[in-house]
Amino acid sequence: MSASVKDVAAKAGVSVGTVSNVLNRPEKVSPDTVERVHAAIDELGFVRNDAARQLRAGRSRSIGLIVLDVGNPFFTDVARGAEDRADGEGLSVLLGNSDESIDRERAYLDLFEEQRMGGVLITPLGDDLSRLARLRDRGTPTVLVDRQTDDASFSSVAVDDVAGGRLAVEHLLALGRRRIAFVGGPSSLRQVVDRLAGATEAVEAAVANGTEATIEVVATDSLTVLQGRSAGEALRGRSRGDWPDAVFAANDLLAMGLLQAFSMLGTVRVPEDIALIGYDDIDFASAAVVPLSSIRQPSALIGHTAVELLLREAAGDSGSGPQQVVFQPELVVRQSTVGLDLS
Amino acid sequence: MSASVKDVAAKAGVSVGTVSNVLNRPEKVSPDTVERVHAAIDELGFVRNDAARQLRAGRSRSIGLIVLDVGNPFFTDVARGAEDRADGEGLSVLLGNSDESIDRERAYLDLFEEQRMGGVLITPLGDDLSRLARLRDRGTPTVLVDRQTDDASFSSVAVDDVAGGRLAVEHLLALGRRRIAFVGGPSSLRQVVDRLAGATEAVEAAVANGTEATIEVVATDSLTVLQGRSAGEALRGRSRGDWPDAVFAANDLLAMGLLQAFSMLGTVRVPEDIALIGYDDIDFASAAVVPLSSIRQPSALIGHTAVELLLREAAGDSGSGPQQVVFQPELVVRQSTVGLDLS
DNA sequence: GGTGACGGGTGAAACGACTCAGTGCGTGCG
DNA sequence: CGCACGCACTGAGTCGTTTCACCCGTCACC
Repeated sequence: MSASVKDVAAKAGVSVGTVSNVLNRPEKVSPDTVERVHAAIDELGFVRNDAARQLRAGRSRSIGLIVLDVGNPFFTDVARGAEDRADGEGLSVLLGNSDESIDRERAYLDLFEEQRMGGVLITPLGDDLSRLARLRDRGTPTVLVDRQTDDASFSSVAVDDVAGGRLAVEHLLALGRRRIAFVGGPSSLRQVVDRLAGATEAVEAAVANGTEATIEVVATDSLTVLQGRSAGEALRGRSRGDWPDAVFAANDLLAMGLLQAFSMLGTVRVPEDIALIGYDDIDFASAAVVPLSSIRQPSALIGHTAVELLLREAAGDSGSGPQQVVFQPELVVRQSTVGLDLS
Repeated sequence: MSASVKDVAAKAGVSVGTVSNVLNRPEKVSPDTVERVHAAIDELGFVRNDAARQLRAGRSRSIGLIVLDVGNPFFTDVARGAEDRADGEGLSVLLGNSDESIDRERAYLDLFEEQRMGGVLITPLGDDLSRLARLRDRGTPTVLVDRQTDDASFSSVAVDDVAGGRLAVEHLLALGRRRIAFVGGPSSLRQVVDRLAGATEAVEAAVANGTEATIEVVATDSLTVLQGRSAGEALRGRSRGDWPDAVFAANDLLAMGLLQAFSMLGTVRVPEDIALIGYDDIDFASAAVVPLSSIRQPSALIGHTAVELLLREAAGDSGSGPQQVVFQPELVVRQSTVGLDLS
């Protein structure tokens, strides 16, 4: 079908080795040979076959990134950060979407391992990292993204989600809110569990200080706008006395959905009836019906750092071993918790 | 480093051909041989080397999707649609982000061609399709996504953007708005040009019917929230008499940015001062400060259909040749144009 | 004039999976 | 008994690129 180095070599009247040199180390070849070869390449429409190249090299020059949800701007920001860093290294980033499904995650991991990817960045589902450990041990550098782990054998870059949860709920408590609802799920996501843990800590600390405060959990199946809307409708449907006075959503997508449900019939006023805070501080948060308070994570920096760690891991041997980087989240206050007081 | 079929064959006491058969046509191998081979595979941690496989096969079992902006929910919806359809065929979709940059688009095209991808779906930049024609002619099935073309040699799936633009502006005119601003750019994007063309048509038709109406263009560098905000600030900064009474944004991201700028200081009321309509009807549109009127495109269906056309093209020979599918857009009316009258 | 270095080039081997023409071997049929 | 047939399996050849040991002429130097 398509031309190979051999065809190019024949047409240019040189050997295949020389063609390869022209492609990879042109400075080792005399200028006019280079030119002849390039002419042959153009004429034949030759395109390097990456499969053969990789087969020989043993590894691919791409790195795979598996995220929980491509529809979530937080992850696309992470991806962009990763791309930026990888570009500088001549690496390509290929994006896979696990969609919070273990099966899809596994499918992508298998694909990436079969492709002998130069490395894998992943926001893993669940707590079982044994597959990833195997992948890593078989020689594919692996970095955990947006996920802390006590397993020090992994490189990881994450944000302190417990601190983030605490930050959110302390803010709500400081505003005088006492009946907090945490909306999020599934509990197989570490992010959800940690943010809830932080939230609970904050409530318990308040109680220990004599403040009457409670937290309830409203579970969702995933972290999407749609699930947020359902949860919001459920809350709205309660008798008014059973409403919480503040909601902490596990991410901004949920929060946006909650906001849609709350504002749709005008029954629930935000923040007067219920204060609302999300997590991630995606671009859309500030443009919401009621601009959304949120916990900001340095998303692009996370992607950037993940590639950094990956490169370090790939370089291998040189000292340090796996590293865990943890960033601190930041509270962003907008109208969904404090109303118009600020502006 | 890692085990190959040869190692597996040795350990299981069979030939490499048999191992290959176990992997690809297990029904042709006796049950206990299958079992012995599987045992060997597990023991050695053997993982198929996709590069070798592809080299032999000549083509990859992945298809590449190049979009203008992964941060735009419209495109992630398209991607999801494509994945769903591809899954059923045992194909993987790998996502590349051109970020409206010709260079990045070219880099991904080169990468995908070197990988001998099973096919490429692309939302191309600019008007020069010659590179794509070459790619296609060299044997990589190629489908244009979200892009109409008069070049009937390409398969494509698109939405009638001219009709969409007309729809949007006819809606604004019907509401009594007369001084329309179109916000969008760059003009290298066909989507932008077509939507503007439709908008202009609608205005001209109105004028021909004796209605005094004008349209001005506010150019942006890209279709992002940030650019929308800048454009919004520019409009807001004008003396009040120079405000348009309606804005048609080339997509929802821009519209969200405009909305942020308009509502930030409360100077511009939407829709009282300026009615605002976007394009794409992304999930966030309905949760905006003022729920956003928009032009809906069947995003997942677009992705789905694109893969469908790709498969047809790959099957080749069988009759029909390239196909152009065009969907019709749909007007979605919300408060950003009509205010609270509806609810 | 022999030696060595060097620039420019050669071509066979290797990477790992898949394919396909063969090879035994047992069975059934005439 | 001879033959054809099917089944299970074999193993060399192939895909396209890179690498590496080797070759050849030229030039500088002692």
